[in-house]
Amino acid sequence: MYIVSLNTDNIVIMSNIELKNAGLKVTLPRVKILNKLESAENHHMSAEDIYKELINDGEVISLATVYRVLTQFEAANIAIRHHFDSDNGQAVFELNHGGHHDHMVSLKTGKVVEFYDDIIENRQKEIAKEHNFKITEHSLILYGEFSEED
Amino acid sequence: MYIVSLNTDNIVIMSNIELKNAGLKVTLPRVKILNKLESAENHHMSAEDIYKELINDGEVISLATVYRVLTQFEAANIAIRHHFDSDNGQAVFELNHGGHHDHMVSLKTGKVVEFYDDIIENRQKEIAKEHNFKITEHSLILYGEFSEED
DNA sequence: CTACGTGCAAACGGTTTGCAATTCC
DNA sequence: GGAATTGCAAACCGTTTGCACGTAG
Repeated sequence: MYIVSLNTDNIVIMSNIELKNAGLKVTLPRVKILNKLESAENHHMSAEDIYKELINDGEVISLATVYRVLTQFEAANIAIRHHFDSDNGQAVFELNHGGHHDHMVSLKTGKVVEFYDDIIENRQKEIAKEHNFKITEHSLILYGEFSEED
Repeated sequence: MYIVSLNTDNIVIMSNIELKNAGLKVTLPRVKILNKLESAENHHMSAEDIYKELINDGEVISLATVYRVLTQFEAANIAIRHHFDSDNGQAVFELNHGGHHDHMVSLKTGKVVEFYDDIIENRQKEIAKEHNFKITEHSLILYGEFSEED
């Protein structure tokens, strides 16, 4: 599934096949960003999150590149962009693992939990039909807090 | 319900009691903006929508004031701010008539239809409970198009 | 070798804000 | 009259982009 190699700087490079399938050259910045998204603890990071972590790791990269790469990932269906009201207007990105899901977002910690519910999905379709509405996409976000949080 | 008067410029001034209840002085700009929101055909307008219509009506107002007033309305629960992905990043505002509802947004025309569904609301609560999550608010938006549209 | 990708800094677009002038009560 | 409000222009902040340089294949 992954092509793993080690460059002279001891940076682990995992070039996902999806990168090539998307017609994107396997460049260091793209690989670094993909790695960050793959290893993100709650699976959702803003461009700045990724940029700061990479800089912190000692990597050399520019914020503009992070934005450009994320936009390319989105266009290639490798990543999904969300606009959670709780993040200061910043978009957050997650890897697209295929299955649709909705989100629960903690207003306290920013923690994100994904969920999927057939009953809700079906009701959405029924309601749309009642209004002669064809759904292209939809966004359901629950904002609040988890009881185990600080 | 409304206090209606007529100023020398023949502008109908409806100062909603909510304005006073919110501790907001009943000023001309606030009344004009409230009127626009009340008369909006699809109940959802961006700050710029409101500004342009007022200028078109021959009113004198600044965009900064529209933004400030809308933010005050939001804080006073007179209006609700939404971020529909379809609007070019612009926030849209609607009057808060009390009852919660979700939205169907046309990607073609920007038309907005409101709906409310008990089944969905209940499932959201159940799912939240399963995750020990306390919902503060939530946002459900269906994007697509209405069949009767151009 | 050459098309594609990146870094930098400047531009962009929606929104906010400091300040002086104005308005409401 | 005095506090609250407005207009203007500049600041802000996340994101995008033009251009010269760098790099993958």
